[in-house]
Amino acid sequence: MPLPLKIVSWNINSVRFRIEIVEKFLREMAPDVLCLQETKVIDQDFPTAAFRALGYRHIVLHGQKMHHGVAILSKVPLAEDDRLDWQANREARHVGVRLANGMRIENVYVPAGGDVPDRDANPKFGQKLDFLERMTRWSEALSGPTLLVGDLNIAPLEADVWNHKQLLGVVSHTPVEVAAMAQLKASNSWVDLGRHFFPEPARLHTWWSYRSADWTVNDRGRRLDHMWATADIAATATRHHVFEECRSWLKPSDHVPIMTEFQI
Amino acid sequence: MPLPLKIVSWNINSVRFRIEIVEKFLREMAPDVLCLQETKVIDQDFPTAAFRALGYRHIVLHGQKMHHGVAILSKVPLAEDDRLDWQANREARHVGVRLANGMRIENVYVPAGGDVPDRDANPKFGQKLDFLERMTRWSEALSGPTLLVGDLNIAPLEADVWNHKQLLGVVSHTPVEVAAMAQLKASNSWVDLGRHFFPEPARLHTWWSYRSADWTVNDRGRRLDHMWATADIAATATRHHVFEECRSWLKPSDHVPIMTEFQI
DNA sequence: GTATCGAGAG
DNA sequence: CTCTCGATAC
Repeated sequence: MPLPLKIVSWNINSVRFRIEIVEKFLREMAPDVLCLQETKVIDQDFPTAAFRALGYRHIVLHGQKMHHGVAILSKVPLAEDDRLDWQANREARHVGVRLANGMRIENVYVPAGGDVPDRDANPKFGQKLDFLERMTRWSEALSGPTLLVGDLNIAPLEADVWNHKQLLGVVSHTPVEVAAMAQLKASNSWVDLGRHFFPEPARLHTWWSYRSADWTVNDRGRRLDHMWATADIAATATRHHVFEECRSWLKPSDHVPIMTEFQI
Repeated sequence: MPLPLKIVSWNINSVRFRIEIVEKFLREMAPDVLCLQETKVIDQDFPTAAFRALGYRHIVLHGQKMHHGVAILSKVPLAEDDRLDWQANREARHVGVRLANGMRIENVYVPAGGDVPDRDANPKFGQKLDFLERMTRWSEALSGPTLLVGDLNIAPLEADVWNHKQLLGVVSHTPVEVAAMAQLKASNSWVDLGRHFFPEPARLHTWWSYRSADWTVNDRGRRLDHMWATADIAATATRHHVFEECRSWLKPSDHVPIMTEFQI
């Protein structure tokens, strides 16, 4: 039986500023593939040497200046990389690759959506919903074994947030966003791997705001990061883990890495 | 015989950003009085606690937002502090105190003067010369034992710069600045303590630009920081030292501390 | 609270 | 190159 394939997704909130904790994580967990979001760096400044030194020699970048930016770093060969721009606004929010076994990995950073959950009052909220709609059209047309990972910036279920009632009006947990995410999910044979392994009412969080002094005290987390697999791939998933401890590391990201293992 | 009185001057280039190396220096050299320039902090945000913890309980501040700012921190009592504003422009460039033994310490940060050594083309150069002229009027009227310290932003002698000829047209070593400094020096019984202990042609530098990768390679230093004593005080000076090694510390200032010991 | 950038100064 | 700040975003 071959070793499991370990795939990680992590919104790193500046890969340059946090390169030390990325290295620490890779040394300890040694995933085969690492998908990053919010790298906040143009491709020519991406710290590829640090990753190569740890064995991640297959690197596909889609960065831009200042904001957003995604990347896939792999110990195993990558092919057929692409960078989609669903909203044709040149924001670097997607990078996709194909592994040698035929499985595709689609790494996405969905817009945060601003503060006010109102399409009209807040254009960023409108952009977020539009992004999800365009992603849904794309998802409908997808075929083949696919793993969709990333910061989707929506916590759909009650147990995905620290307080469902209190967050119903807060961007990331509003009914209109949850509905948009449900449409995306229904547009293919997607299996939510987090909830596949840890069904409700299990608490499952991947993000804790920087704005509370000690994130552990009130534990006001949300599950904004996800891994969805098409049914064929989901059938090979053997394990899923959320690395909450990374939120306590020195100079942490506000998101923690999540990992799924596949026996392929 | 009493212990010598050790007085240090250091352009720290942000006392908050460099608090660790200041603490390291104070722990190692334990001067009685520390005069800082370019503290870059308003008085209410000055990290006084760090200094008090090291025994510097007598603190006189003259800070402002963003730029400039001077301070005197002392283990021995300070009295009669004042903050002069020679150019009446509210720039925090002077703080003075009197020690119990009657000696005054005047801590000054002279304007850098911009890039172009031309009064007309570059107002900052004019401001620098004006500052020196006003300081000269003040110095003429001074009486009593006085130590004048600080970043005077002029390297007057050939051996005060790494290349005299090459710097004749560079602000800090131009003839007009050197002449203005000479007038200031002649306006009282000032003794240049650095050159008193290390006469020309000894190399004596206190500043190395951040803009060369390794300051030690070409050693392109300048002596911008000075200690001048009135004749009575100069007669009690026993030792003078430039701490070049501090330029190699982690997160260094571009200036290094200088120290004089007095047997009073 | 924690990032990035660009301006301004040195 | 190395700081501070203010704007912007999350």
